[in-house]
Amino acid sequence: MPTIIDIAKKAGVSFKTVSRVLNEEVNVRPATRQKVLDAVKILNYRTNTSARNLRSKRPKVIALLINNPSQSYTQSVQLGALLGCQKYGLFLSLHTKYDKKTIVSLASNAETIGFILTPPISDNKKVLETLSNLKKPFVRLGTKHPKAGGTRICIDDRQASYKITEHLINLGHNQIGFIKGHADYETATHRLLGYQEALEANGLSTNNGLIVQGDFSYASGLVSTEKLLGLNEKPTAIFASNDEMAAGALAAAYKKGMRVPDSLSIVGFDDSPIAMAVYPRLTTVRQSLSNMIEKAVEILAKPQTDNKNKIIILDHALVLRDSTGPALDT
Amino acid sequence: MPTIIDIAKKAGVSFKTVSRVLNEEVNVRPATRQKVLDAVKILNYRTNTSARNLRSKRPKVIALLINNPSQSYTQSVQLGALLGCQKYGLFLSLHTKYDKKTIVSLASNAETIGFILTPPISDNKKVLETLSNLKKPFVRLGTKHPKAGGTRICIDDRQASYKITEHLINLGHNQIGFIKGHADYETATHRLLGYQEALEANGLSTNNGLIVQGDFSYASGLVSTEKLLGLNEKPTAIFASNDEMAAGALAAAYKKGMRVPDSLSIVGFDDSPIAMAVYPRLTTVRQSLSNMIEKAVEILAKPQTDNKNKIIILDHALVLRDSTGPALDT
DNA sequence: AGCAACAATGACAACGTTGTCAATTACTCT
DNA sequence: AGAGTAATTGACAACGTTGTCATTGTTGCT
Repeated sequence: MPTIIDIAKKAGVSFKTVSRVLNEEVNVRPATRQKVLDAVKILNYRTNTSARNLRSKRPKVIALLINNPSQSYTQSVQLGALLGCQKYGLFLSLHTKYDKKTIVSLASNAETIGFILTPPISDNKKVLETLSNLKKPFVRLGTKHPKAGGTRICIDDRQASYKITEHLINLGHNQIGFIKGHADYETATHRLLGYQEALEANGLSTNNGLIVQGDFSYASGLVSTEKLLGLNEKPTAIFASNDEMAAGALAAAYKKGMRVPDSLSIVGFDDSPIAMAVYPRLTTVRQSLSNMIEKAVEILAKPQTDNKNKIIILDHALVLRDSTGPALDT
Repeated sequence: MPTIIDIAKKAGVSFKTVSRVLNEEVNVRPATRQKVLDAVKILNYRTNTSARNLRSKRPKVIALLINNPSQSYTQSVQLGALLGCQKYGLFLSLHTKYDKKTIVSLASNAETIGFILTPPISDNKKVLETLSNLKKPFVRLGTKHPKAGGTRICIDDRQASYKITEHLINLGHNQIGFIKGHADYETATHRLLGYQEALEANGLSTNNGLIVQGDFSYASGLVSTEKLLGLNEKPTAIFASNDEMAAGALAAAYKKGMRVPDSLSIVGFDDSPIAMAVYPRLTTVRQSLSNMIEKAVEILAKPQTDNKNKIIILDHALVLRDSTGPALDT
C-alpha cells in the first residue's frame, strides 16, 4: 500500500503538500495539485483512515436520528449509514429515540461532526430549531422544504409519482385510487401531487373520493383499500404511497376475492424488500435509501464542499413487476 | 480519553505491560494483570482502534459470504456484521456472489482475518473444503453439523420449533400443517423435527400428509398453503418454517376467504420485519440475526479465545402476536 | 549458594497521517 | 529595483498503539 510519502516522491513535492491536496486545503498551486493528483492515480493511493483518525483532531462521529415505523426502512438506512461510515472511517451514533437533552448533548460534543435526519424528523420544527441554534451541520433526507437550512437529499417524488401513475393510465386504468402517506411526511404530499398532475395531464377527472388517507403502515393500506373497494365506482387500480401499504392493499384484495393484477392493479413506492416478498411482486418506484444515506455521510465527512442549504436530487426508477396489468373492459 | 500511558501510571507498570494485558498475551503475572485491569476499569479506558490498526500488522478484514433469497435476512446480517466491525475496528468484505477464485483470493490475502458463512453456505461442502485447505478460520451460522470444523453459531431450532408447536396445541389445534424450508438449509430439518416431537409428546398423530415442502420463499408459502387447505382433513393451524412463507400462507388464506386467526392460525419463524408488516401480525420465533453475526465477528476478532470446533447456542423467544387463536370446535 | 533457563517487564522505534510553525517563493506597490 | 506582504511549500513533532529487543526477576537444579 502506497503512503503519502510515496506519492510525494513520485510528484516531487513534500509529503505535507500531498496531505494538503488530499484534504482539499486552500493555497496549493493548481499545477502542484495536479502533479499530486496524477501520482495518486498512478499509484492507486488510498488514505489510511486509521492514521488520519489517530492524528487528526477532527470530529469523527455522525449522529443519525431515525424514528420510522417501518423496520425495513430503518434497516436500509442504518445499513447505508454504516457503509458510509466505514468508507470514511467515521463512527455512527444511532438514535431511534431522541429528546432535546440527547440532541443537545450530541451537538455539544466536540466529537460530533453533524446530524443526519430522516423523515419525519427531517421536517420536525423543534429538532431543526435546536440544531440550528447549536450550529452543528445537518443533512435532511426526503424533504424539499427549505425551512431551517441544512443540505437536503431526496428523489423527485412528484415526478416518480407522475410516472407510475402514467404507467397505470397507459394500461387503460381511468379510476385510480390513491392511498396517501402519513401527513407528517413531506414525501406524502409530493406523491399525491404527482398523481394528480398525471391524471390532469391525461384528461382524467381527479375525483377526491378516490383519495384516502393512510399512514404508511400495512394496516392502513388494508383498511384504505377496503374503503376504496367499497365505493360505488370502484377503482380498477390503486396507487399506495409506499410498499407496506401496497402489501396491505394486496391483502384487502385477496380478502374480497379479487385477483391481482387481473381484476385490480396495485402499485407501491420505495422498492423495499417487501415488494419482492409479496405475491404478486409489486410494481413500484425504486429509490436507493442506502445511496441516499451514503451521500449524506459523504457530505458531512467532507464539509469543505459547500453544500449548505443545497438540495440534492437523486435518481429513481420505475420497476415493473407483476402487480399491474391492463384494465378490464367494463 | 485515557490512554494506555495513563493506565500504566495508575497501575505502576510500563505502558507496554498494559498493552500486553489488553491483548491477552501470555507471560504477565496474575497480580500485575489484575492491577492493570483495575486501572482500566477505574479510568474507563477504551482502546483507540485507530492507533491499534495503524501500528498493528494484524489482519483487519472479515469476509462475509451470503447468498440468501430473502432480502430482509441479508439486510439484518449485513447490519450485524457492520456493527461488529465498527466495534472492533475491522473492515467488512461482503460477497453475495462467490466462486472458488474469489474465496481463494480472499483466503490468501494476508489482510483477511477469516470468514463468516451464512446458510446455506454454512453447509456447502465445496466451500468448507476450500476454506479448510487454506487454513483460514471461519464461523458458520445456523448449523449444528460438525463437518469441516469452524465455530458454529445457531439457536436451538428444534426446541424453538417444539415450543411454538406446543403453543398451537395448547390453543386446541390438533391438525397442524407444516411447511418445510429449503432442503439445503440445516435449520429446515431441525424445525421439522421439533414440530414432530411436539406432536408426539402431546399424543397427536404425525400425519405426513400435513407436511409440505417449501423453499423459504413467499411464493412457496402460498402454494403450500393452498395444498394444505385443499386436503380433506384441513389443518386448523399452519406452521411455516419462516416468516416469508407465513406471509404467503396468510395470502392463501385470504384468497380462500378464511379469516386469520378466526378460522386458521398461522405461525412463522425468525421475527423478520415482515412479521410486523403483515396483517394480522405474526406469532413467530424471535432470533436475533444481528446478535448472531456480531458474535461471529467477535470470535474472529479475538482469536485467542479458543473457539475452534465449538458450538454456540444463542437465545430465542416465542413472540405471541395476532395470527394465532383458539381452534374452532368441529 | 551459584548457575542456567525461562518468565516477566521495560525502553524505544515505528506505523501514516495531520498540526504547527518556519522557510521559501511569488506578487504588489512605490 | 526593492520593500513589504501574501501565497505556497517544507521540516518536524505528535497522535496511541504494537513490535522488537534488551533488561530484570524468578525458578529449578546441582
